Amino acid sequence: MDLYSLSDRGIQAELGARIRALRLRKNVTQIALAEATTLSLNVIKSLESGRGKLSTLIAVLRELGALEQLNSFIPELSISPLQLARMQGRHRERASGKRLKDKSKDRPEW
Amino acid sequence: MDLYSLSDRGIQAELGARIRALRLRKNVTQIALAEATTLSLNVIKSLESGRGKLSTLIAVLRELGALEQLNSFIPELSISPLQLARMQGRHRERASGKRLKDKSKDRPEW
DNA sequence: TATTAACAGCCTATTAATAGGCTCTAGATA
DNA sequence: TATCTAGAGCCTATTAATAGGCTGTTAATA
Repeated sequence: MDLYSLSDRGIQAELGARIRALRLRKNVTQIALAEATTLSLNVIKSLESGRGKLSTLIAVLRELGALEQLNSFIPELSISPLQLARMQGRHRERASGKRLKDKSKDRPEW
Repeated sequence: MDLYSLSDRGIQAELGARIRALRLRKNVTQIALAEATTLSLNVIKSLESGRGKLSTLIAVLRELGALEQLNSFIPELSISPLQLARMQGRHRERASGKRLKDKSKDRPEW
């Protein structure tokens, strides 16, 4: 499936549906999942409809034994040789902005 | 890295750091990302510190061109043969609960 | 097929995320 | 190394998520 063809709302719905499928595959009730995660039943319902906080997602994935998937989600990045060259091996802590011209070196207009 | 060895808070921090790394690899500023996603600067900051909503994560991943990774995140599940047998091919819409004994079939106490 | 528990959907109160603003620090650059 | 801007950190107001509770519907089971 190409996620880029979905709206953000559509992606959220898809995520919720997959988490629900994960839960049902293990034959776990929403109530049992709520108790195991110490979250409320409403939060489990919300998550399965695609809403909620990151912390909720993580707690539920842990309980369902699906945390490994986070690794492929946002992988630790390997730096490409091209970028290594650009950055001279240093890693960037800030993005570089467009710097305004240094006006102190301008010739006065008059 | 084994995410199960991390606390939920730790995982959130790791996620935020990876998103930040993704952004910096593209040399995009937080302000530019905020504008592109029509989210506030504070929300971008929060996300990179591991907090926020699922909708925020999705919007940012889309902007950074990292949405494909969601597919490996929560994969569409393939049903195992064992489960197919148990479910007789039907897919479960609810988890099965422990059903209390049907008292109508009990012998009266007196 | 009758039963019953899983779940959706709704409500109210509380807590956390978000928007928008400001100041201060320090990383990247000229 | 001096400059400039990316980003942290803090503030206030608004909006969304969460906790807890209740009712009605129906999938799964006996």
